[in-house]
Amino acid sequence: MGSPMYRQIAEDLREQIESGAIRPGQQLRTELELRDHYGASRNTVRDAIKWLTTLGLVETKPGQGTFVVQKIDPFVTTLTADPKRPGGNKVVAPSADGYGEIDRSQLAGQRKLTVSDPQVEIQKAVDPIAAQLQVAAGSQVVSRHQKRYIDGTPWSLQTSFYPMGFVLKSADRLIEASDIAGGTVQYLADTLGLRQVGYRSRMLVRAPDATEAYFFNIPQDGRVQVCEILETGFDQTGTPMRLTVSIFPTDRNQFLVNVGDVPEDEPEESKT
Amino acid sequence: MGSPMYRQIAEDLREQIESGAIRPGQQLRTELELRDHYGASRNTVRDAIKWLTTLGLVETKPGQGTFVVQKIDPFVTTLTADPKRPGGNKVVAPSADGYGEIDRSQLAGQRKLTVSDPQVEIQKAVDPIAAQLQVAAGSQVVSRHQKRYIDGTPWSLQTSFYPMGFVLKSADRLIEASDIAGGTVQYLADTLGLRQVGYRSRMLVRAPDATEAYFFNIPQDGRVQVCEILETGFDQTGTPMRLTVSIFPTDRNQFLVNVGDVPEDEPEESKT
DNA sequence: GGGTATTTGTCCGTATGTATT
DNA sequence: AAATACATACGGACAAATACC
Repeated sequence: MGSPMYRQIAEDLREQIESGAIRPGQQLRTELELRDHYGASRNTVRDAIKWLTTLGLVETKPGQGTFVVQKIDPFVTTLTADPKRPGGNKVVAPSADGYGEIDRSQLAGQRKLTVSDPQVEIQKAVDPIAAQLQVAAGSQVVSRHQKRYIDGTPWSLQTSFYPMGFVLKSADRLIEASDIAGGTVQYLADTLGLRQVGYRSRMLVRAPDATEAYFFNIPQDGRVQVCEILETGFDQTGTPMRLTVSIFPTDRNQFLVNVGDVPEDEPEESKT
Repeated sequence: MGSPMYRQIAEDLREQIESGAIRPGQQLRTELELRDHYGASRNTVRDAIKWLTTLGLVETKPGQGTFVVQKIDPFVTTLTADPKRPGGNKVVAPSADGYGEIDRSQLAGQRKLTVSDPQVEIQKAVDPIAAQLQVAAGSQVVSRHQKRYIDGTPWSLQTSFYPMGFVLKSADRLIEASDIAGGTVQYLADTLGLRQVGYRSRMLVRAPDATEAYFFNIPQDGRVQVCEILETGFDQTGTPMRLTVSIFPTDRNQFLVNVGDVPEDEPEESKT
């Protein structure tokens, strides 16, 4: 084998994990035991474990040991909800600021979604936000930021941006740091006559920043990335009326896109 | 500071990178120079670089040095194409097996998409595939596998699965290892009267396996993950007629989802 | 092509710190 | 308090890849 020793050790451990010889949640032998077992140095064993860590197969806990990762039962978000967003959505986040509908069958199980009170700020629109909202760079926008949890687990960070002009008209509840019953989209329709007739989401995957890693309790070793979704809502004139930026850690989230006529969702298990 | 030294070094380098003091593509000082500069050991400097590597900020090249990563101009795929998929799609992959339409404005630039001839196999449906196609586990299915490139860069791996029964009827071109003009969806409509009236995509992000890492030329350090999309197509009776599994490396791909009425796409730059 | 210098990759041994039990 | 296990940091040696002459 031309491959270095730490890779061979990692490969051996990987086969044990994927064959089920070491079960999820189970502890691996300690670094010193592995060092003796493979006849390598402790540093080399650590290189092997580090390799498996980046592959997302194991995690290390100081003072405890190295464990095979437990896959989190993924939460599934449907990105193609009704754009007109009637208040009567079957099951939806209590204050989803306009973001994708929550999958029914997940909540039919006993998962409980909680949302923090929005943190409202008035900011100057920086480049990507101004471009998406089609307002002048540097002009003022309202940002409403929320933390969302499921069963107490941090699930997503969400920030919605609205042009400050909405507030100067009659939509002054946008700058209140409290939930808007029925959702802001409905509120803007009621107060300003802005109907959201559609939206476009752009998805990308990147490494989390420090804030995100802290909130989601993501191990700082970079094996878990985040999915960033920029959702721009358009009113009946085709003008952007809303930009929602959502961050989802990829270790606990999946997404659905429905196009055309599809049968009812049934996301049993498809761990791939 | 309670933070370890290698993190402090990494933080110092990170600020230099994100402030633009070290430009994308530019080479960092060598490990030995950094060791002298920070008064640390070479291994500690290497830990700092390794940390930046997992953050996706730098990449190391043996024999050459450490470089600030160049972001790849992302290719944007629209996941919500017309489900009826008429042959007259404005711009579409020459043999897109039914996968999402290709964004126009990208090809309007001079990016050129090429697709390998399909690699056709007859397999027994394993669990997740059988479940999605709603066929008995262990029954035979046709798989058509393709490699897709843009401007010569590996862009996605795509495998479509069809029930073997389609071939036993008149759709025998499914098992030919050559392109089907107009796409297989259109072909199935012509031969079997199966109209695809909709599809559902499930997206998830995971670490690449060895095959994927090799094909996409992903650095083996695990900082680049892949997006896996399972797209199930349904015919006019609501029965699954197709399962397409697509793999996209996340360092060069973004995705669009359009819902309702949205204006024309204009994915200028939004590097986030 | 060959040889050499440079640079990162691998591997070792050791010591000490920190978190957990 | 003590033991255990992983985290950090050092220094050294050699290998492998690349660039340059």
